[in-house]
Amino acid sequence: MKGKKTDTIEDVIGHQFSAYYKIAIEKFFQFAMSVDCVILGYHENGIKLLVIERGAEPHLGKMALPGDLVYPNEDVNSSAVRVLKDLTGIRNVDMIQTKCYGKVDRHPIGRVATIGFYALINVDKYRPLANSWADNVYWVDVKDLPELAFDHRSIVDDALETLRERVRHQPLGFHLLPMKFTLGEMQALYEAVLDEKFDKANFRKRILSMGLLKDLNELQSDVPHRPGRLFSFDEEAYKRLLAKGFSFGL
Amino acid sequence: MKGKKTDTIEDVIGHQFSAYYKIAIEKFFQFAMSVDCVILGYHENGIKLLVIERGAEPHLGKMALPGDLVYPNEDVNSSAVRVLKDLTGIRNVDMIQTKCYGKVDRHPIGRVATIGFYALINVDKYRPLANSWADNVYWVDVKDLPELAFDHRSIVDDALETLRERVRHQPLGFHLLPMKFTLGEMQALYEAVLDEKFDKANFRKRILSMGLLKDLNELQSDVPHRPGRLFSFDEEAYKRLLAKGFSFGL
DNA sequence: ACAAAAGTGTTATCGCTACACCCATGT
DNA sequence: ACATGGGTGTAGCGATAACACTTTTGT
Repeated sequence: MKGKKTDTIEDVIGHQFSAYYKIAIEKFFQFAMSVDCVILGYHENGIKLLVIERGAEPHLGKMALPGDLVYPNEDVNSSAVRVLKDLTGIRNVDMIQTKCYGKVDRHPIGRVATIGFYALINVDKYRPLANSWADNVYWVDVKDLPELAFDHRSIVDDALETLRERVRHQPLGFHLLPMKFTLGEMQALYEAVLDEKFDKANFRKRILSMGLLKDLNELQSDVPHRPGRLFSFDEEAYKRLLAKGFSFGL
Repeated sequence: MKGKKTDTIEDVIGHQFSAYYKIAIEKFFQFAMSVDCVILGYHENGIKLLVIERGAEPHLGKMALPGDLVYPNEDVNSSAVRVLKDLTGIRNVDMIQTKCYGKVDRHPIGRVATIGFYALINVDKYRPLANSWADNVYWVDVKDLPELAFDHRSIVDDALETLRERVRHQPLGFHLLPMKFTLGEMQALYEAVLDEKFDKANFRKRILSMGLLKDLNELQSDVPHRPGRLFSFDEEAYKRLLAKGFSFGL
C-alpha cells in the first residue's frame, strides 16, 4: 500500500482487520437505514396513496408513509416488505426502489438514510389494517395530500413522477385495476394517471392491437348503460411478446 | 401511545429522547453507507467504463468502481461527487442515483449499504488521474469488462440498463459527445449504446427535425473523406421545447 | 481512380387522428 | 324517451422505412 492522502476505510484495514484498524473504521458505522413505501391505488377516478397515522414519536399523530428502520441483519429490500406488512397488514406486494434520501439532517433522532419504494396495487384486493405503532391507515387522494411527516412529501412526489414516466412504457396500469375490467375503466385509469384525455375509439384500437388483453367473453351487469365486455391482463402473452422485442407504448 | 407489538424505534423514544431510550435505539445505528460511481464515456465506437485499481484491502489490486464510505456528516449525494473527485480527480459531474444495494453480506467488513450513481461524460473533456487509495484509473470497454470487486458488476449492469432506457426518451447522448460533432458521429454513438443500426438518411431527418442542434457552419478537417458539418447541442432550444411539451423520442 | 463517409430526394406504406355514427342498458 | 357509456368504421393526413443516388475529401 502506497502513501496516500485521505484516511478512508480501505487505507486502514489492510492487515486482516486487526483490532487497531477496527477502531479506525468505527466512525463510519453510525448510520441507521429506513424504508418508506409509496403504495398507490386507484379508486373513484383518482390515484390514492396509502398513509398511516403515526402512533409514535417523532411526529406523533401526523400522517406519514408506512416506513421504519431496517434491522442490521435484514436486507433492505426484504425490509420494505416486512415493514409494510407490520404496519398495514399488506403482504406479497412487489415493491420497486425509487431512490435514497440521504440528507444529513432529514431525521431528528440521528443519521438515518431512507430508501423509497413504490408499488401499485388494486385497492379492492387488499384491506389495509393499522398495526404495530400505526394508529390508523387511510387512502388519500394524491391530488389532495395532507401534510406528511419528515420529507415524505418529496418521496411521494418522486414516486409519482417515476410512475407517470414508466406507465407510458410498461403495462403497469393493470396492477391498479381489478382482475376484470372494461376498456372504459382502463381508459379512465390512464387518463387519471397521465392527466390527459384520449379518444375512445383510438384508445381501444391501440390497446387491443397490442394483444395484451384476454377477452373474458363476459359482460358487466347492473350498470345504467350498455354493459361493457370484461377483459383481463394476459401475463403470458406479455411475456411472449417481450421475448419477441415488443415494447409497450403509451 | 397505545400498546403495540413490535419494538421499533418510534415505540421507544416518546419521552424526549431520554438516555434510556437512546440505548434502545442504538442497535439500529450500525450501518455504514457507501457510494459507487458508474462513469460512462464514449470512445472509438464503444461505451467505456471508468474503473480504478484498488490500492487497499479488501480486494486489493482488483478493479472496482470509484466508490467509498460516506462520512456521517455528509450528504449521500455530495458524497458521490466528493469520492469521485478524491479517487479520480474528476469534478463537476452531475451524477444520478440508480439504486441502493442493501444485502446483508455484500461487504466483508460489516454492514455497508451502497448507493449506485451514474453519469455520462465526454472522455476528451476529463482526464482521470489516480489519487488517494486508487492505484490506477482505466477506461474499459463495457463489452469486455474485467472482473470487478464486491457486487460492482451488478451495479454496472443496472446502470447500463437504465442508460439504454433513458437514452431513448431524453437527449442524454450529447453528454458523451465532444462539443462539436457530426451527425455521423452522433449516429454511431446511438448505435453503440442501443446496439442497433439506423438508416443514415432517416436518422438525420429525425434528429434535425427536432430542432435540438445548433448548426455551427463549420466543417471537419483532416478526415479521409468528405468533411461533415459540425453541430452542437442547443441547450436553450431544448429547454424551450420542453416547456412546450416536447418529448424526445428515440 | 478509388474508398469512405457526407448528404439528399422519392416513394409507398403504415399508423394514427379526428369525427361520425350505432348499440344496449337503467331510469 | 333519454341519458350514459359501450362499441365501430372510415377518410385523410403525416410520419417514416427502404433505397437509390450525388457530393466531397484524402490517398
